[in-house]
Amino acid sequence: MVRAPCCEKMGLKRGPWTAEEDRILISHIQLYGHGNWRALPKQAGLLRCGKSCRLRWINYLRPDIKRGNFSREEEDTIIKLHEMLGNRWSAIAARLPGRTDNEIKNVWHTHLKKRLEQNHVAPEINGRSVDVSRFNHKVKTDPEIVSSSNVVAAGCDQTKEHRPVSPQQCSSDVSSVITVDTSNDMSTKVLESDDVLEMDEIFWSEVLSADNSSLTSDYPAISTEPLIQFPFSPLIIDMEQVQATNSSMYDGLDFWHNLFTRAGELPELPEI
DNA sequence: AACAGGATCAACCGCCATATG
DNA sequence: CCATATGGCGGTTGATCCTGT
Repeated sequence: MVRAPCCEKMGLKRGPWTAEEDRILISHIQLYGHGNWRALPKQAGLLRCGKSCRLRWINYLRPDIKRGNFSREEEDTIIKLHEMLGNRWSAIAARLPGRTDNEIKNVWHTHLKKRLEQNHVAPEINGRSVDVSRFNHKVKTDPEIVSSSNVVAAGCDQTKEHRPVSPQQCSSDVSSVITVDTSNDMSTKVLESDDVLEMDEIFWSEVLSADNSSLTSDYPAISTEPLIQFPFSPLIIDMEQVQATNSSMYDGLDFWHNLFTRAGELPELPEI
């Protein structure tokens, strides 16, 4: 059985908000806050449902909303973030102060999508377009993973020695195992393939923005390049392809360092 | 000036995750 | 542990505005 829409109750107003309704909502939130959206309209004397009030406040009335057209920089940021995050508008909005998910969604559908189609600006690696949509996985909010201080080793199935492993040591399984340091004693957490498939850029941004000071000399510091420079999730790696390159420059952590920060120099990747 | 079609954007819908009793 | 309430999110709609003919 499907729950009835919250605004279905008789007498509740729908449609565009009037200036008077806005004024009532603003003054009520200024006085009492918005602890309970469901109860708010009744307390404020508004003939609206709580959901409608929340939306109006979040998308239009909040004092920190930035109105007006998007700058070129903001648009470029949205495009880059969308490459990484997909249609996760709230996550994109969180990185654009003063902009709402609704606004970003609208801009994407009305301007940016067309701009990309016209320019055909698909993410490219080594001149080949790469399908990033496959890697826009849901974040798995495993606190142990997210709070990990640094990447110790990234590879496959070589976790017993807790050493970085090179792609050459790995099986051809794209996402078999990644090991991550979870404490100062360098113990590792082994992520099974399901974990890996569910990780995304938030995990990687956490890892890469973490303090690298606890890394030993055996594990060179990982660059803390801004997240925005990641053109795609590291999960795009096709180990079979990587192995096929037979390139010594991708040994151990250097391989992953290069991968994370200089994706444009990746070896062959699957073509769409 | 009138109309059609496209573009824009505020608002709504339905679903899901989490909180609460 | 289960049912229900609530907040939040992404997808979609529809009213309005804009532009070309």
